[in-house]
Amino acid sequence: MTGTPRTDTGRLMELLSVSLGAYYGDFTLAAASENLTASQGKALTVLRRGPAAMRSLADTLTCDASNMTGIIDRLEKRGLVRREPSPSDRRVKNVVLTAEGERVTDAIRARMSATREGLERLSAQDRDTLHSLLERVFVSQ
Amino acid sequence: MTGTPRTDTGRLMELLSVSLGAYYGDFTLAAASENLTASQGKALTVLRRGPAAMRSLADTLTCDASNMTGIIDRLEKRGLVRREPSPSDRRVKNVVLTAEGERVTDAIRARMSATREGLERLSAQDRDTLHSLLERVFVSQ
DNA sequence: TATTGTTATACTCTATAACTATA
DNA sequence: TATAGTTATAGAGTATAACAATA
Repeated sequence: MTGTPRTDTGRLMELLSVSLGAYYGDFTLAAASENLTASQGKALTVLRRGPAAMRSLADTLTCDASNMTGIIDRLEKRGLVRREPSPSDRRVKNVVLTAEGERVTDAIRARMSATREGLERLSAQDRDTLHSLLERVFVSQ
Repeated sequence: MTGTPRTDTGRLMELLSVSLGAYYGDFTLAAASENLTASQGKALTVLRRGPAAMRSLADTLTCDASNMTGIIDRLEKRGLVRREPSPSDRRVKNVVLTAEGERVTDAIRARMSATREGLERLSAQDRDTLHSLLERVFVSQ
């Protein structure tokens, strides 16, 4: 962007920390607007991609399996998810979003206006570049 | 990066969610290696830039002021920070990192190897580009 | 024997409300 | 009156350890 590279890894990590804080704050606020905690919102977001076993959920959210019990308990009590026995392994319970759960999850994403507006300040090509860079840093190994 | 833009805002937000999740996981693990919670690590990171009043800390970490009391209590008990009375306003307490607090904070950052290695896969120019894009999305308004 | 999910426990985080000491 | 920080409280997240059911 400039002729002189001015971004050492330390400064970039600092900015990443600030960016994460902004994103996470936006997400937490959006979840709170549906009376959900950030952890509950994260679980719903993961389940929006499809059903998952308790253990798999815990792995994805990088928390202990015992935590998932309470989180899913509270979401189930509100009718946002339900537990279903796995047909192939009777130890396993699959967690599935209900229709109301899908609605709430989509509402959370729609409410993340700060992040959305930030992204929409970029041109289509810059969004493409950001996508590619993030993928190289955080996804590919 | 390609001639055809393929990155709509929704997909980019999804990738952002995954990327920041990876960063947060890396940070949480690094903090845990120093026997600190993520919130404690975040507070130290903010204080690494310089002293801050309790209220200002709560604002930066977007949590209620009453939470800071407990978080700073625990950090102070471990000798990582200390409270100092403000010279200009006797209601205010400034929180300052101790030398040990600085050491621990730097150790956390040094431990974030997954993120660091991800960033170091980029050329200096690509790091510059990523810096500029993140700043435009999350910092400038 | 190993794994899945749950329970019990203890500690931490979080917001709300009420309090004090300042301003 | 308003603000900075603390305390009390209750609900939620978190890891550890132990357990029953199943593989």
